[in-house]
Amino acid sequence: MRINELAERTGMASKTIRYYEDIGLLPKPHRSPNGYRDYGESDVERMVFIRRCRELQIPLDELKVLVRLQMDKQAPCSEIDQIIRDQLEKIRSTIQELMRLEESLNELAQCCRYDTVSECRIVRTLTDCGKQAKPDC
Amino acid sequence: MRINELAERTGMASKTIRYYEDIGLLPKPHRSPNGYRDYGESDVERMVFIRRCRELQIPLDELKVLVRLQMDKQAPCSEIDQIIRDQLEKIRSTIQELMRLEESLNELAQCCRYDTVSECRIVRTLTDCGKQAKPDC
DNA sequence: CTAAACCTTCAACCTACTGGAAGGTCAAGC
DNA sequence: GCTTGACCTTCCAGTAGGTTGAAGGTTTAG
Repeated sequence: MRINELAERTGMASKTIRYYEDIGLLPKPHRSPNGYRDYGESDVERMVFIRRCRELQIPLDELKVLVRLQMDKQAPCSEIDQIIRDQLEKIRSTIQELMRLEESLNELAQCCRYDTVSECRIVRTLTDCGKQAKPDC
Repeated sequence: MRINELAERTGMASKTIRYYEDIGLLPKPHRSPNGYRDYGESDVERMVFIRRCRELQIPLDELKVLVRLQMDKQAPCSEIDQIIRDQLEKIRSTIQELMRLEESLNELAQCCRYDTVSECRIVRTLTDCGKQAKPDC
Protein backbone atom coordinates (compact mmCIF):
# COMPACT_ATOMS: atom_id res chain seq x y z
CA MET A 1 0.00 0.00 0.00
CA ARG A 2 1.07 3.60 -0.48
CA ILE A 3 1.91 6.06 2.25
CA ASN A 4 -1.52 7.65 2.40
CA GLU A 5 -3.26 4.34 2.97
CA LEU A 6 -0.81 3.48 5.74
CA ALA A 7 -1.45 6.90 7.22
CA GLU A 8 -5.22 6.47 7.14
CA ARG A 9 -5.16 2.96 8.53
CA THR A 10 -2.93 3.95 11.44
CA GLY A 11 -4.14 7.46 12.17
CA MET A 12 -0.82 9.13 11.42
CA ALA A 13 -0.07 11.95 8.99
CA SER A 14 1.94 10.80 5.98
CA LYS A 15 4.36 13.67 6.65
CA THR A 16 5.00 12.18 10.06
CA ILE A 17 5.64 8.74 8.59
CA ARG A 18 8.29 10.18 6.28
CA TYR A 19 9.75 12.07 9.20
CA TYR A 20 9.99 8.87 11.27
CA GLU A 21 11.79 7.24 8.38
CA ASP A 22 14.19 10.18 8.17
CA ILE A 23 15.19 9.93 11.80
CA GLY A 24 15.62 6.17 11.58
CA LEU A 25 12.60 5.17 13.68
CA LEU A 26 11.11 3.35 10.68
CA PRO A 27 13.12 1.20 8.25
CA LYS A 28 13.35 2.37 4.65
CA PRO A 29 10.40 0.75 2.86
CA HIS A 30 10.33 -1.01 -0.49
CA ARG A 31 9.70 1.34 -3.42
CA SER A 32 7.36 0.81 -6.35
CA PRO A 33 8.87 1.28 -9.84
CA ASN A 34 7.58 4.88 -9.86
CA GLY A 35 9.49 5.63 -6.67
CA TYR A 36 6.49 5.62 -4.35
CA ARG A 37 6.90 4.05 -0.90
CA ASP A 38 5.27 0.62 -0.69
CA TYR A 39 4.16 -0.76 2.69
CA GLY A 40 2.85 -4.10 3.93
CA GLU A 41 0.80 -5.37 6.87
CA SER A 42 3.75 -5.57 9.25
CA ASP A 43 4.29 -1.85 8.69
CA VAL A 44 0.72 -1.25 9.83
CA GLU A 45 1.37 -3.18 13.04
CA ARG A 46 4.59 -1.35 13.75
CA MET A 47 2.99 1.97 13.01
CA VAL A 48 0.12 1.30 15.42
CA PHE A 49 2.65 0.29 18.07
CA ILE A 50 4.52 3.54 17.52
CA ARG A 51 1.37 5.62 17.59
CA ARG A 52 0.24 4.08 20.86
CA CYS A 53 3.64 4.70 22.41
CA ARG A 54 3.54 8.32 21.28
CA GLU A 55 0.08 8.68 22.81
CA LEU A 56 1.76 7.55 26.02
CA GLN A 57 4.27 10.36 25.39
CA ILE A 58 7.22 8.06 25.11
CA PRO A 59 9.99 10.12 23.47
CA LEU A 60 11.21 9.16 20.01
CA ASP A 61 14.66 8.16 21.24
CA GLU A 62 13.24 5.61 23.66
CA LEU A 63 10.78 4.56 21.02
CA LYS A 64 13.69 3.61 18.76
CA VAL A 65 14.78 1.14 21.42
CA LEU A 66 11.22 -0.14 21.87
CA VAL A 67 10.70 -0.68 18.15
CA ARG A 68 13.94 -2.61 17.88
CA LEU A 69 12.95 -4.77 20.88
CA GLN A 70 9.41 -5.27 19.69
CA MET A 71 10.70 -6.83 16.49
CA ASP A 72 12.98 -9.28 18.32
CA LYS A 73 10.42 -11.78 19.57
CA GLN A 74 12.93 -13.82 21.62
CA ALA A 75 14.37 -10.87 23.51
CA PRO A 76 13.49 -10.57 27.19
CA CYS A 77 10.80 -7.99 27.73
CA SER A 78 12.24 -6.58 30.95
CA GLU A 79 13.71 -3.62 29.09
CA ILE A 80 10.32 -2.79 27.62
CA ASP A 81 8.72 -3.04 31.03
CA GLN A 82 11.36 -0.71 32.42
CA ILE A 83 10.77 1.95 29.76
CA ILE A 84 7.04 1.86 30.51
CA ARG A 85 7.69 2.18 34.24
CA ASP A 86 10.13 5.05 33.70
CA GLN A 87 7.56 6.80 31.58
CA LEU A 88 4.97 6.31 34.31
CA GLU A 89 7.32 7.89 36.82
CA LYS A 90 7.99 10.84 34.53
CA ILE A 91 4.27 11.45 34.03
CA ARG A 92 3.63 11.25 37.76
CA SER A 93 6.27 13.79 38.60
CA THR A 94 5.03 16.12 35.86
CA ILE A 95 1.55 15.88 37.38
CA GLN A 96 2.93 16.80 40.81
CA GLU A 97 4.75 19.78 39.32
CA LEU A 98 1.67 20.99 37.46
CA MET A 99 -0.47 20.67 40.57
CA ARG A 100 1.89 22.98 42.44
CA LEU A 101 1.68 25.34 39.48
CA GLU A 102 -2.10 25.17 39.55
CA GLU A 103 -2.10 26.17 43.20
CA SER A 104 0.11 29.20 42.53
CA LEU A 105 -2.00 30.33 39.61
CA ASN A 106 -5.19 29.80 41.54
CA GLU A 107 -4.01 31.94 44.44
CA LEU A 108 -2.92 34.58 41.96
CA ALA A 109 -6.23 34.50 40.11
CA GLN A 110 -8.18 34.88 43.36
CA CYS A 111 -6.25 37.78 44.73
CA CYS A 112 -6.91 40.84 42.56
CA ARG A 113 -9.91 43.00 43.43
CA TYR A 114 -8.73 46.26 41.92
CA ASP A 115 -9.15 48.08 38.62
CA THR A 116 -5.88 49.43 37.34
CA VAL A 117 -2.44 47.93 36.88
CA SER A 118 -0.95 50.27 39.49
CA GLU A 119 -3.12 48.67 42.18
CA CYS A 120 -3.29 45.15 40.74
CA ARG A 121 -2.29 42.56 43.29
CA ILE A 122 -1.32 40.14 40.58
CA VAL A 123 1.18 42.54 39.07
CA ARG A 124 2.44 43.49 42.50
CA THR A 125 2.98 39.89 43.49
CA LEU A 126 4.79 39.05 40.29
CA THR A 127 6.95 42.17 40.33
CA ASP A 128 7.95 42.21 43.97
CA CYS A 129 11.65 41.48 44.27
CA GLY A 130 11.35 39.77 47.66
CA LYS A 131 12.03 36.07 47.73
CA GLN A 132 8.39 35.00 48.25
CA ALA A 133 6.50 34.33 45.06
CA LYS A 134 3.41 33.59 47.13
CA PRO A 135 0.76 36.32 47.01
CA ASP A 136 -0.05 37.91 50.37
CA CYS A 137 -3.81 37.69 50.15
CA MET B 1 24.85 47.24 35.93
CA ARG B 2 26.12 44.81 33.29
CA ILE B 3 24.26 41.81 31.98
CA ASN B 4 25.86 39.31 34.31
CA GLU B 5 24.86 41.23 37.41
CA LEU B 6 21.29 41.53 36.15
CA ALA B 7 21.34 37.80 35.46
CA GLU B 8 22.59 36.96 38.95
CA ARG B 9 20.19 39.28 40.70
CA THR B 10 17.17 37.89 38.85
CA GLY B 11 18.11 34.25 38.49
CA MET B 12 18.16 34.26 34.69
CA ALA B 13 20.97 33.24 32.33
CA SER B 14 22.53 36.17 30.49
CA LYS B 15 22.00 34.24 27.25
CA THR B 16 18.28 34.26 28.00
CA ILE B 17 18.27 37.99 28.68
CA ARG B 18 19.86 38.66 25.28
CA TYR B 19 17.39 36.29 23.69
CA TYR B 20 14.45 38.11 25.28
CA GLU B 21 15.82 41.36 23.90
CA ASP B 22 16.15 39.79 20.43
CA ILE B 23 12.53 38.70 20.33
CA GLY B 24 11.30 42.07 21.59
CA LEU B 25 10.19 40.97 25.04
CA LEU B 26 12.72 43.32 26.62
CA PRO B 27 13.44 46.86 25.36
CA LYS B 28 16.90 47.54 24.01
CA PRO B 29 18.94 48.72 26.99
CA HIS B 30 21.33 51.66 27.22
CA ARG B 31 24.89 50.81 26.19
CA SER B 32 28.12 51.83 27.93
CA PRO B 33 30.77 53.52 25.73
CA ASN B 34 32.46 50.15 25.26
CA GLY B 35 29.26 48.67 23.84
CA TYR B 36 28.26 46.65 26.91
CA ARG B 37 24.60 46.54 27.91
CA ASP B 38 23.83 48.76 30.90
CA TYR B 39 20.80 48.03 33.08
CA GLY B 40 19.07 49.82 35.96
CA GLU B 41 16.79 48.92 38.84
CA SER B 42 13.60 48.98 36.76
CA ASP B 43 15.13 46.32 34.55
CA VAL B 44 15.57 44.13 37.61
CA GLU B 45 11.89 44.54 38.48
CA ARG B 46 10.74 43.73 34.98
CA MET B 47 13.06 40.75 34.78
CA VAL B 48 11.72 39.32 38.03
CA PHE B 49 8.18 39.81 36.74
CA ILE B 50 9.08 37.94 33.57
CA ARG B 51 10.81 35.15 35.45
CA ARG B 52 7.81 34.61 37.71
CA CYS B 53 5.48 34.50 34.72
CA ARG B 54 7.71 31.95 33.03
CA GLU B 55 7.69 29.85 36.20
CA LEU B 56 3.92 29.89 35.79
CA GLN B 57 4.54 28.65 32.23
CA ILE B 58 2.99 31.66 30.58
CA PRO B 59 4.15 31.58 26.94
CA LEU B 60 6.44 34.33 25.66
CA ASP B 61 3.84 35.73 23.28
CA GLU B 62 1.36 36.30 26.09
CA LEU B 63 4.17 37.56 28.24
CA LYS B 64 4.85 40.29 25.70
CA VAL B 65 1.30 41.53 26.30
CA LEU B 66 1.71 41.24 30.06
CA VAL B 67 4.98 43.17 30.09
CA ARG B 68 3.45 45.95 28.05
CA LEU B 69 0.44 46.11 30.39
CA GLN B 70 2.55 45.91 33.51
CA MET B 71 4.40 49.06 32.46
CA ASP B 72 1.20 51.03 31.86
CA LYS B 73 0.14 51.74 35.43
CA GLN B 74 -3.19 53.33 34.48
CA ALA B 75 -4.37 50.48 32.27
CA PRO B 76 -7.20 48.30 33.57
CA CYS B 77 -5.90 45.03 34.91
CA SER B 78 -8.74 42.90 33.57
CA GLU B 79 -6.62 41.72 30.66
CA ILE B 80 -3.88 40.59 33.02
CA ASP B 81 -6.43 38.75 35.15
CA GLN B 82 -7.75 37.05 32.05
CA ILE B 83 -4.34 35.81 30.94
CA ILE B 84 -3.76 34.36 34.41
CA ARG B 85 -7.14 32.66 34.37
CA ASP B 86 -6.54 31.28 30.87
CA GLN B 87 -3.21 29.92 32.00
CA LEU B 88 -4.89 28.29 35.00
CA GLU B 89 -7.37 26.62 32.67
CA LYS B 90 -4.62 25.37 30.40
CA ILE B 91 -2.72 23.88 33.32
CA ARG B 92 -5.86 22.23 34.67
CA SER B 93 -6.67 20.56 31.39
CA THR B 94 -3.08 19.39 30.99
CA ILE B 95 -3.31 17.82 34.44
CA GLN B 96 -6.51 16.01 33.46
CA GLU B 97 -4.86 14.72 30.31
CA LEU B 98 -1.80 13.51 32.15
CA MET B 99 -3.93 11.75 34.75
CA ARG B 100 -5.64 9.77 32.00
CA LEU B 101 -2.19 8.98 30.63
CA GLU B 102 -1.01 7.88 34.05
CA GLU B 103 -3.91 5.46 34.27
CA SER B 104 -3.11 3.93 30.88
CA LEU B 105 0.57 3.55 31.70
CA ASN B 106 -0.23 2.10 35.08
CA GLU B 107 -2.52 -0.56 33.62
CA LEU B 108 0.14 -1.34 31.07
CA ALA B 109 2.91 -1.55 33.67
CA GLN B 110 0.81 -3.94 35.79
CA CYS B 111 -0.11 -6.33 33.05
CA CYS B 112 3.04 -8.16 31.87
CA ARG B 113 3.99 -11.35 33.72
CA TYR B 114 5.97 -13.00 30.94
CA ASP B 115 9.62 -13.20 29.93
CA THR B 116 10.07 -12.68 26.23
CA VAL B 117 8.82 -10.10 23.79
CA SER B 118 6.77 -12.69 21.92
CA GLU B 119 4.62 -13.26 25.00
CA CYS B 120 4.81 -9.75 26.45
CA ARG B 121 1.36 -8.38 27.20
CA ILE B 122 2.65 -4.84 26.92
CA VAL B 123 3.89 -5.38 23.40
CA ARG B 124 0.73 -7.24 22.49
CA THR B 125 -1.49 -4.48 23.78
CA LEU B 126 0.44 -1.76 22.00
CA THR B 127 0.68 -3.68 18.73
CA ASP B 128 -2.86 -4.96 18.48
CA CYS B 129 -4.64 -3.25 15.63
CA GLY B 130 -8.08 -3.45 17.27
CA LYS B 131 -9.58 -0.18 18.37
CA GLN B 132 -9.12 -0.74 22.11
CA ALA B 133 -5.87 0.62 23.48
CA LYS B 134 -6.89 -0.69 26.91
CA PRO B 135 -5.04 -3.83 27.99
CA ASP B 136 -7.23 -6.84 28.68
CA CYS B 137 -5.76 -7.81 32.02
C1' DC C 1 -6.76 16.38 -22.52
C1' DT C 2 -7.05 18.28 -18.30
C1' DA C 3 -7.76 18.69 -13.47
C1' DA C 4 -7.51 16.71 -9.10
C1' DA C 5 -5.34 13.93 -6.10
C1' DC C 6 -1.60 11.62 -5.27
C1' DC C 7 3.56 11.11 -4.66
C1' DT C 8 8.67 12.84 -4.26
C1' DT C 9 12.58 15.77 -1.96
C1' DC C 10 14.21 19.64 0.33
C1' DA C 11 14.01 23.62 3.24
C1' DA C 12 12.09 26.52 6.59
C1' DC C 13 9.24 27.24 10.70
C1' DC C 14 7.39 26.42 15.56
C1' DT C 15 8.91 27.15 21.36
C1' DA C 16 12.17 28.68 24.46
C1' DC C 17 16.09 28.52 24.89
C1' DT C 18 21.35 26.68 25.03
C1' DG C 19 26.04 26.09 23.29
C1' DG C 20 29.89 27.40 20.80
C1' DA C 21 32.94 30.13 17.73
C1' DA C 22 35.40 34.24 16.93
C1' DG C 23 36.63 38.34 18.57
C1' DG C 24 36.64 42.97 21.65
C1' DT C 25 37.49 45.04 26.56
C1' DC C 26 39.31 45.49 31.00
C1' DA C 27 41.77 44.87 35.47
C1' DA C 28 45.41 42.47 37.93
C1' DG C 29 49.89 40.64 38.19
C1' DC C 30 54.73 40.10 36.54
C1' DG D 1 54.66 46.33 28.34
C1' DC D 2 52.72 41.87 28.20
C1' DT D 3 49.94 38.16 29.43
C1' DT D 4 46.11 35.90 31.61
C1' DG D 5 41.46 35.41 32.69
C1' DA D 6 37.02 37.10 33.19
C1' DC D 7 34.01 39.54 31.16
C1' DC D 8 31.42 41.29 27.00
C1' DT D 9 29.86 41.33 21.87
C1' DT D 10 27.56 39.11 17.55
C1' DC D 11 26.20 35.36 14.90
C1' DC D 12 25.27 30.52 13.74
C1' DA D 13 23.59 25.99 14.87
C1' DG D 14 21.10 22.67 17.55
C1' DT D 15 17.47 20.77 20.75
C1' DA D 16 11.99 17.74 20.26
C1' DG D 17 8.61 16.44 17.43
C1' DG D 18 6.86 17.48 14.15
C1' DT D 19 4.10 20.99 10.50
C1' DT D 20 3.96 23.77 6.40
C1' DG D 21 5.16 24.99 1.93
C1' DA D 22 7.60 24.98 -2.58
C1' DA D 23 8.61 22.82 -6.76
C1' DG D 24 7.97 19.19 -9.40
C1' DG D 25 6.67 14.12 -11.06
C1' DT D 26 2.65 10.43 -11.51
C1' DT D 27 -1.76 8.54 -11.68
C1' DT D 28 -6.57 8.42 -12.36
C1' DA D 29 -11.32 10.01 -13.50
C1' DG D 30 -14.17 12.29 -16.58
